[in-house]
Amino acid sequence: MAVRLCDVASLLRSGSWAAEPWTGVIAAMETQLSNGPSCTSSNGPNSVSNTCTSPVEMPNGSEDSKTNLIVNYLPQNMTQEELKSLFGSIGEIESCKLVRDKITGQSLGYGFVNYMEPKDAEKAINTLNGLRLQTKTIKVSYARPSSASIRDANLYVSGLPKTMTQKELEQLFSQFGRIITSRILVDQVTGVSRGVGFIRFDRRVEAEEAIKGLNGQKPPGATEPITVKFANNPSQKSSQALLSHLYQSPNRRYPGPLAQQAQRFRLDNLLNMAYGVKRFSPMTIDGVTSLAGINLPAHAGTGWCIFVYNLAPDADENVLWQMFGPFGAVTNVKVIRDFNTNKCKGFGFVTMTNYDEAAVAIASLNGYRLGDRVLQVSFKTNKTHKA
DNA sequence: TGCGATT
Repeated sequence: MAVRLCDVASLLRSGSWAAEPWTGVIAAMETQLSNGPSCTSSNGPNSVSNTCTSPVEMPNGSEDSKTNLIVNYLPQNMTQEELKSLFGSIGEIESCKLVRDKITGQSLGYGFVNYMEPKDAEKAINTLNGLRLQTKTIKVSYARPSSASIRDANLYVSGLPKTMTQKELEQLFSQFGRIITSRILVDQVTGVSRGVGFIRFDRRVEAEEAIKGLNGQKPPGATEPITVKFANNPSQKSSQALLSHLYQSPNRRYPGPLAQQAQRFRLDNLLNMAYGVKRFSPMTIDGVTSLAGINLPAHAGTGWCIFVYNLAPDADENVLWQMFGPFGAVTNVKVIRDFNTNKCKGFGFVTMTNYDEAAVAIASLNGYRLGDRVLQVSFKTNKTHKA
């Protein structure tokens, strides 16, 4: 590698980061750091899930640490050694920890750095906060002391007006306490709000008050009420994602009538390519767009979204992969579950890349008997109203 | 007859 982080350290010590030398060093660091596993996350912070509290235990009744820092928005591929190397450039470090997912070992994008001297911690904030590493802008701030009262203070908010900004979201929630972080999720392609976000309060009691005060309420000017509840534990999500990837392995396909129908479709596609004749296309794109305003299929640029109704309460993602996978490229499946019981609410979604494959899957699977239930399968519509 | 979204 061209530039090592310890080289950066000496540069930082010599104070030569003003103007050009600094940007050169950072550019070199970005090159070096991007040599690791690919990081596909979009620009901006990717992790505010610092549900773990500082590993530095504070004595009872003591005030906040002046030496312990939390570092957020670290690049996915940054190691603990690189973190220590970067922050060691400021002064002597007592301890350093990069927080990783317990199951997958993946970096959660944040860590803790505890200095020997308070002045070095202060210097690290002044020097390294806002530093750009790859696509991330790291945040360096004092860590809150480890305590039970700040755990589980993270809220998941849905049903937000698409026009609501992060600032407006914070204004809405700030009446209930001190907000540590906030975020509104946006569509990766369009950048438009997905109407979903997160609010982390300083203390759990503040989060509880916000749920009482805002869940089911309409924000000023909004036409629909919002849902406010405690966010899921992020480590559960990573293991679920891991399992989903396992289900995508090629040998998941099983022989049977559906697979045969799917094979036939693939053969037809090959013949289409070979002879330039479209032999098997139940609907055309034009046929669909002519229905605009009545039942426009949901196509977000990433694929065609399919609505699957009448799933059993114990249905899981695996069954959707198995049913739809044989018809072509499936990029995502989702079983919608009740938050409290974790049982399927009777429906789910499947995203398929290609329109023709999605159309055949729908034609083949609509009315399909799964166990003692008859499935209803169609393109997802844009229904948003509540029953 | 029911259309989500969990950093």
